[in-house]
Amino acid sequence: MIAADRVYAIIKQRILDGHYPAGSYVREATIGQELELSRTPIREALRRLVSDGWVEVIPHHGARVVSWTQRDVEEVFELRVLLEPQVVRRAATRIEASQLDSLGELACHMEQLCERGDNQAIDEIAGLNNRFHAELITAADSPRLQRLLEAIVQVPVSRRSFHHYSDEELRGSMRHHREIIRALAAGDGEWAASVMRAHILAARAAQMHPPARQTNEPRQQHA
Amino acid sequence: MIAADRVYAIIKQRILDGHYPAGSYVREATIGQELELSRTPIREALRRLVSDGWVEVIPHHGARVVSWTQRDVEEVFELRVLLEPQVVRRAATRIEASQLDSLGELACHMEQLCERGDNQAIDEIAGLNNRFHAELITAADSPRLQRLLEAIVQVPVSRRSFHHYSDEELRGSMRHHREIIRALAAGDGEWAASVMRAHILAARAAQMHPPARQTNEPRQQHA
DNA sequence: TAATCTAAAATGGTATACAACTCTTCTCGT
DNA sequence: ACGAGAAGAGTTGTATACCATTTTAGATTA
Repeated sequence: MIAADRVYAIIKQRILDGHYPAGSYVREATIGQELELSRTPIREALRRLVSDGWVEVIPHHGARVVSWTQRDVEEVFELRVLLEPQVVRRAATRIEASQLDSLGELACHMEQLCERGDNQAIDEIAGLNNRFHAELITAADSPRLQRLLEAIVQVPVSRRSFHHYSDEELRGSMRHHREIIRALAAGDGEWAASVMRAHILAARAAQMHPPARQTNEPRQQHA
Repeated sequence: MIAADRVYAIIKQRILDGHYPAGSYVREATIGQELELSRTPIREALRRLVSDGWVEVIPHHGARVVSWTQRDVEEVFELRVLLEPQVVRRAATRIEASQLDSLGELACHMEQLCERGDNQAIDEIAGLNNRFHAELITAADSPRLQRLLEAIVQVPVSRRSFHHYSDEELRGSMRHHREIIRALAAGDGEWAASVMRAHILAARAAQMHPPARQTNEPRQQHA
């Protein structure tokens, strides 16, 4: 792996773990000294981070880590509600049996973790959920659709997403996965798209919970 | 504006006007000499063009202008059918009177050109049509939606688009503009979205005409 | 003729030096 | 005291150089 790739990954990681807070500047010279590299590969990494939406460049002033407002989050959900159903709409007529099997295994694995319900399990579910969506995008076989989704679904949104879920919301999400698989197996794109739309809207509702909560205890379970 | 930005714009323009045909190579040294710049800003511009999908890099051989297949065109229309209606859906509740006036003037201007019907008029309509859509995107006030559309609606598709239209198709397109304006004035996002959807689907149908025709004579007018 | 070797050409990646720009701060004049 | 303007530090933007890698075409040779 070339230096610019490592720099890209390192900066991205530091943005995610809070080492570079939103609004702070990522200085080319500083990182260059830390990693014992010249500014050239750092610049290239930063440009890629810009085009991926992680940082923004103020000419002659520097690369600033983007700040996410509530409006940004809403904008992303609004677009996911359009694009993710299209993913399964396409996938329904293109997906192969082996891919359906993979999805089934992922869903199964997530359900098991869901039963455990501890914080680490929630984190693992998040990872598997990403793989679930990635598998769907592969099946959709539309490079542009994939690119658009990658451009907007950034981890600042999805990172802690499942920690916002109540138990009931989490179980509902698992049921969505199963129903999407059934719809795809039936080759019914509109069915799959409808479930996916509900899936995203449910995620938005969970995300919009008043102040972000770090517990997985429902606030009004069995209300 | 910094040099790399200019280079980016210049290369893009040359791809659009056919100076760099699809499949041809954009040489770093050549452009550098033309613009009296070093390879550094040219390289940066090319990287951006790659990530924006305008050119593709063949390792150690160069940056090649991408060729559009029929499949690419279909993929883009499929996404426009999703995204462009969303533009007017949002715009309906946000657009201001002055913007509606601008749209009205653009529509009026396009209709006049439509009556002329010669080739140059068709070209001018294409430019005005782009401004029409740009105005809508501005009114929609969603930077991400704008970015996604800019990422996929590349002019290789829309450049000669109206040359594919029959007279009737062209007039239908003008009527769509008017109806979109009416829907926006009424604040009815779903109405506007529906018309826009029809507008894009009509454009796709025109684009898909068997072999691309360079005349604006309808093939089966008043059939 | 055909296979192989060779050299030229182009990009890929990085480093370094210098130019240009921005923002801050300090001075100077009113 | 206060605002305009200039000097300075800090940061990014660009030029240039270097070598490695790869491709291509031409030359060579059996």
